Amino acid sequence: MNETLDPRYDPEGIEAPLYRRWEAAGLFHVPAGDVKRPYVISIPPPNVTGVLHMGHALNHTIQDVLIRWRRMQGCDAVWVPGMDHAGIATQNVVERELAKEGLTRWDLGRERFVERVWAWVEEYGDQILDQQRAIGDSCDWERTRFTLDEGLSRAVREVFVRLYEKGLIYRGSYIINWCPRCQTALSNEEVEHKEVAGKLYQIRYPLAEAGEEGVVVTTTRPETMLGDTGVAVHPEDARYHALVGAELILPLVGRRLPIVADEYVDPEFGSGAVKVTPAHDPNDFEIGERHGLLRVNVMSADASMSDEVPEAYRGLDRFEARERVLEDLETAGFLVGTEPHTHAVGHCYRCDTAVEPWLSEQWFVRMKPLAERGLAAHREGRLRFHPEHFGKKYDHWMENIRDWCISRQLWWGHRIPVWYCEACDAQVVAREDPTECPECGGGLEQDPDVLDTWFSSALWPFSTVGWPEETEDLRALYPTHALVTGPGIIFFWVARMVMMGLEFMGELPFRDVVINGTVRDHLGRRMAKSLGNGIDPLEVVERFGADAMRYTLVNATAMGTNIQLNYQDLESAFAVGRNFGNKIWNAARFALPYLSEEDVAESPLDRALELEDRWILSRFHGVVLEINEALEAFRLHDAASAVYRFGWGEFCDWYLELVKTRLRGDRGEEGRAAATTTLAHALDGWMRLLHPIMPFISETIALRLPGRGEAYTIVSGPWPEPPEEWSDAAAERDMSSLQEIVGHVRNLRAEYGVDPGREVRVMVRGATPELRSALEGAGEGVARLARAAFQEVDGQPPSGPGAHAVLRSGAELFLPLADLVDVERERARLSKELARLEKILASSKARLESRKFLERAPADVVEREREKERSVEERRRRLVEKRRALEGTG
RNA sequence: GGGGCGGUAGCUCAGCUGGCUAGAGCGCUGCGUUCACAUCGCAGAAGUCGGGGGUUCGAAUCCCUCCCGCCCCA
Repeated sequence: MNETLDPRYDPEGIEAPLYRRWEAAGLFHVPAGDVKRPYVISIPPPNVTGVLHMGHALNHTIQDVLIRWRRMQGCDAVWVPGMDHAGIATQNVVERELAKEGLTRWDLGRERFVERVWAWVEEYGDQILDQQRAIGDSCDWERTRFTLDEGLSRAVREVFVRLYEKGLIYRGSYIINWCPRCQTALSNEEVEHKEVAGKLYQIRYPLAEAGEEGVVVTTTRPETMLGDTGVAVHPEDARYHALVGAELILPLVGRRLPIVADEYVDPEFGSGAVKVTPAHDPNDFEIGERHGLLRVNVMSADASMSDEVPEAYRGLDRFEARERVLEDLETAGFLVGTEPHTHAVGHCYRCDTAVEPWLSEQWFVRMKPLAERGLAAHREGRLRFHPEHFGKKYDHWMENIRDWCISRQLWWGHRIPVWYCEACDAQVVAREDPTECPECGGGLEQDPDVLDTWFSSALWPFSTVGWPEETEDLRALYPTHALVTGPGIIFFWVARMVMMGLEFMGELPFRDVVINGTVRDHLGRRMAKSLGNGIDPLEVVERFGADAMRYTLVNATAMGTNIQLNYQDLESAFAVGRNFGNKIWNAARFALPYLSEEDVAESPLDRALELEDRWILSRFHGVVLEINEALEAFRLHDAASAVYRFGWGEFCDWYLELVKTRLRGDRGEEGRAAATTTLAHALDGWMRLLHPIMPFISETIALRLPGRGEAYTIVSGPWPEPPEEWSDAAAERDMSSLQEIVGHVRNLRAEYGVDPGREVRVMVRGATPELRSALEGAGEGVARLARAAFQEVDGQPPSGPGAHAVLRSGAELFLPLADLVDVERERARLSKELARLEKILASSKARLESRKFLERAPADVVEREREKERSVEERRRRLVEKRRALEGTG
């Protein structure tokens, strides 16, 4: 199929149909039985409520590049897609919908509410999968999973039961982070700390013994004083030695508070005395434990004041209560001081409400034993982060790991598989729902809570492929290879997958963790719905094509750094990718009509290759190595810029330009055939190298090479492996001399404003034999690119006014420009160039004159320095000569 | 308070384990459109590599320190 390409590059017209064809042909699916050389990536499952944003686009493009590259290399590449039920997030979305109808989840009741969420999921849940198709994700859709589907739910339950049986899951009353709006516990990771301008209040607690002044304590949350059950001081704080063991009276409440000595207290901070509220602060909880203090829970689930406080405050919202408490303390004379103070306040990561440290009964996972192996895996180099420094964050977190609160007071999620007997106090933890108490035969009631969403996410790499069943998929697809994700969920997700993988599979779930950058706007702000600064990937796809977006993203991000895109000017934000696509299209449009089936089938080495042919094949050989190396090291941006430089800077700018006339047969049939065969291979190779990053345009062009039909594809490879013979150092050296000549002539022409249409005469003196033969070989093309007629001269230097340049090899160029050259101007130009050379020469000479340099620097470095000095010195000498010659003509 | 990241051209960033005359894209300036591409071509201007100190024959790169941004955890 050798039809011509549309004159206009229209990504919208080619992308969607192509994707449908790929999917229909099953190119992204590998049956488990066929997996011989697996390369597996488990997608970070997007929230089922989600729509694709730029962060996904970046994250997915990186994964797709890796998957497509390995697939082309002949691996059985499987990218397992899916979605996360996203407990709190999804429940919130549906609750908001209900609110529009004036309803709450309580009005519906648990069962009907959960049905309602499922209905929502069924209606909107698949949206994001189609968006993934639009950006080209080559997922194995037949393996799509949802964290709440049957198989994954079984995995969740199995894990819970096993951990429980191993004593790694326990239930207890501890301080957890409570979101009063979502009315659920949160893990430490689900709390975002924000600096808030608050106040520091000093409150005097009088001693129980009458007549004494008492002790001043400091707090940012005065309402919690209602739950104080003690005051702590540092054991070595001389100011309070006498008071330890004495009792204070809690103002407004009247409770007697013991003064205890505890190392935790910082004697430098405030008065050195700390109020202790065991039910509302994790540190106070521990102090309370150590000293046997009471726990008084002064708040209800909605953060209003509970019945444990004096009547006047009951039912007040926590912030109202704060004001009332302050007023009352003031009136009673207990408030001694107030000062401004900024401190970090935890907020719910889903609804942004200030969380309350709250004492409640929750389920926890004991993390230390799990973390040890995860930590060892990284330290021993079996688990690697890219970029490496993210490993430090991982280590730090793992070393300081705390138990994980996994119960959530939500309705949407995996119900905790624990039942309580209504008759005796038995507690049943089971894989299958029990019907009666095994102890006494009494009725059972299941724990009302569900598990943290991240509990099921932690199992993702093996739960998606069948675990706990010993499936073929599980054997073929675990462990996965790379995990690609954002920096924000290393703790939420990555670390937990590592721990669970090691625990249940006995093997890491992946060896390489690739952390992608954060997409920000042009002002450096994170893209967020609330800021309205986001970019819709689908709009970008529609306007510039998925390929343009993918290229722009891959090119712009060194792993783990930020990527800035201007949402107000998509045109320029995606210009790199869009322009590149256009260039590729046009290059192919130009080249294809010259090619025949034979060109595609034959080896270029069997043709009578000319310099530029050998050069482009050699460059291709080089760029393949460069790209392989970059991709292996997850430096996708290096691969992107390499394929760009090769395609645009070498193939288009030089090769196509040089062979234009040969393609039309100006140098005979042999010359034409060598050019077309080389061209076919270079173009095909370029498209293959491009394919992982820009799959649509590369495939479109590749299948239009003669002899290939609609059924042809490069999706399955092969990935280029150019023969060693294509590498040709001599060709590269000679071409680079020619490029240098063209550069000089173009520069001089521009300097002197030579009419672009006018051909100039260029005299070359002192050419090396290599240069001479190169000029003979490719002279015609070079002459065309420089719009110059070359003429070799030797012996005496050319006379008359003109412009000069000296090449690195020492050869000289002279352009006689009698009517154009302004002697003063040429002299100034030469002087400027001379000054530049002098500077380089000076530093080079200084180095070479230093004995230490000669003694200590490696020989090759010294040799290179000598070579540089020689070359610069030679050019300087020639230019000085030229300048002197000008004196005569001025 | 603890941990981490970054400061290279007007902008966004490359530059790996120290060694070619520090690069790219965008932007800017000049010239150019019968000839694949103006979403283009050619040429050009532009950098005390945050400041200071040190190690070294040699530092954008390694060490120390200071300044300025940012992130995570308490």
